[in-house]
Amino acid sequence: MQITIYDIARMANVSASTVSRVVNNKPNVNPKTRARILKLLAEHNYVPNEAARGLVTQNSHMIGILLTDIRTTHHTQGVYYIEQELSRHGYSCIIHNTGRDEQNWVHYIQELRQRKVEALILMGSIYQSDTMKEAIALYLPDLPVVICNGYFSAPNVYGIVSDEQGGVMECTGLLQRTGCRRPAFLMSRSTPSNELKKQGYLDGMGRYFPGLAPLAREIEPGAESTIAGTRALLGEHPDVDGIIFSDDNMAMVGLRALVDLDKRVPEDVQVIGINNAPFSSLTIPSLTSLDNMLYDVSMTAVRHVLALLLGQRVSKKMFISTEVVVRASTLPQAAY
Amino acid sequence: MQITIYDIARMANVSASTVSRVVNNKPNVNPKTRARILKLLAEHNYVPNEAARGLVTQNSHMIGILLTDIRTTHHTQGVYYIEQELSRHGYSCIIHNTGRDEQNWVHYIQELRQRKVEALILMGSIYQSDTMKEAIALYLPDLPVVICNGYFSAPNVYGIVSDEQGGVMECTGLLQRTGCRRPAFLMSRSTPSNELKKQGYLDGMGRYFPGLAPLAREIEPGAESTIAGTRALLGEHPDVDGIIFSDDNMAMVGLRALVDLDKRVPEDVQVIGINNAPFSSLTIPSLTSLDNMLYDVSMTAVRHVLALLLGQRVSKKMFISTEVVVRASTLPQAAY
DNA sequence: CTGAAAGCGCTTACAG
DNA sequence: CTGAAAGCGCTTACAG
Repeated sequence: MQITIYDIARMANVSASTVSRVVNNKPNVNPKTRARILKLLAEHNYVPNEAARGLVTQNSHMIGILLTDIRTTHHTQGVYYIEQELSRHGYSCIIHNTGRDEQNWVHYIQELRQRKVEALILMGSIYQSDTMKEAIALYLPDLPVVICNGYFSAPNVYGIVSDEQGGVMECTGLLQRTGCRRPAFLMSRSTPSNELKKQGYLDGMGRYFPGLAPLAREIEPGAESTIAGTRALLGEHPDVDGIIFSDDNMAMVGLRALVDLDKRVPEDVQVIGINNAPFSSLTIPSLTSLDNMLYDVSMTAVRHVLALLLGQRVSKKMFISTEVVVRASTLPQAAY
Repeated sequence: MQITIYDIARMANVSASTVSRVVNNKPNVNPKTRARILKLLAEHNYVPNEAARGLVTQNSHMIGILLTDIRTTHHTQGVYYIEQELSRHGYSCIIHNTGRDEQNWVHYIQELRQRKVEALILMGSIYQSDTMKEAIALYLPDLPVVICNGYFSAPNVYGIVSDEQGGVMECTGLLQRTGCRRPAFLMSRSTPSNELKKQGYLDGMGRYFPGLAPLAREIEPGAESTIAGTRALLGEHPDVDGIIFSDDNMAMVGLRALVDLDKRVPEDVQVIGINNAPFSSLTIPSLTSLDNMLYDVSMTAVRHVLALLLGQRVSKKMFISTEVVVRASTLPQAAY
């Protein structure tokens, strides 16, 4: 059915070994023989079978990537860079949407083991969990595993974490410098990352608004709930004049909610998002946002994976600093 | 290094054949033997090697998915549904960002053949091209190939196409019914899909604005160019009071450009986007958009793939009708 | 109900 | 420079 190395060997009157050498561009083949085989290979449109090859060489040239939901733009950005770079190095990516239910994760880990992926990349702090840690220990104990924006201690696990906590603290500082009197923090689901953001807000309150009680709330994910949460926040605390949302999507929805409440942004309420999403500059007004450097995190993740695959040692845990990108949803800062 | 069926066989004092039967849940195994093996399997945390298995069964349980850029939200939505459904049926997805340069596509097709994927899904009308057609004919001539929103004639190729042409014509009709006098069409890159949208606009002009010269322009992709294009359009044709953008991202940018020009939307200029992206309801004002039913297209694509894998016959080319979702960026329609 | 044997398509020492 | 042979980990008739 499919043309094999043996078919070519027969046609060229050589052994399969020789054909294999030619296919893999190895030395020790008579130039003329090589040329003849090469011609045959091309004519018959030969493509080696990776499964057979992997079986003997014990590698698959496949990398597993897990994320909760490929529709999350923020993660997709990272996956893009990762896939491009890996592809350039001859690796293919098996990408799975695992959802947020930890129970289903084990299934995917098993599947990746079954396929003999050579490394695993976990996109998102949510995988910084005991379930995942156990699954890795059980099924992939000696595979390079790199977590983007998360970490847990295991011999084969590496983490690249962006300093969102420090970043959100800086956002709070920005609000203080722009004259905000009562900054609040609105977050969705409690992931390790979001907990850090919250902590950053609390740190910032302690540092830049000493004496003022922090106002941090967790709301259900989704646009409706964000709108309701924003309304509720301003209803109960009409003095709130600055809101940090735990991501840009929420902030964009928040912008809408505020307009609907007849609040001017940034004059009445300043707004800050997180992620520095591509649309941040397109909202009206454009959105001040904490850039958590996903590009750097992702590129570092690939480099780590590639290095580990070559048997090199890399840092187990790495921090990447973040940066506030100031746009029109916050007021100008007073000069120092 | 890895535990194999032979290791288990030795421990259980049976042959590898028997272990294989147990692993694959096949009949003709003594219940007691089965139980003993099952226990061993679990204890040793056995997971079969897919490559070896695939080598003999001649299947890989992998499906290839090609898209130009995984960061394109519109396509990601579809990939999400597809991956979920395929995963549910025991298939894993190899996803590649091929870029828009046709020259690189062949490489990916070869790679997928090398991995013996069992089917191929192409996301986006851009793959409706001769390059792709030739690559498929050469390397994957007998694999089910399904194109989302595109089609070309080949024995093994199936297309699911959303009726964007008719949809855009309807958008033009909507503009007519909302009192628009001079509707324009702004498109980015010329893909087959965008050409159809343009044709839909031209059809609509002929039908709903007979005698009025169509005003369709192609601009470079990217926010800057969309802003410039919108400004130029209104600069040269100040009477334009309605714009259909070829996608929601452009429309969102257009909204910004119009605000910056001191144009009110929809009072001065009505705006319509395409895709019905999740953020359509979040922009200010919310965006009237043509829903091209990507969910339906994607789900149909998976069903086709699954059916074809079972050897069933499915329609070679399928049309899916589209629907205009009216929001606040267009004026209310006059009652009939 | 069970096992020996062949074979999937390839690579890799080893011997010549 | 070349080939015969073994083996990667599994499945599947076939014979018992």
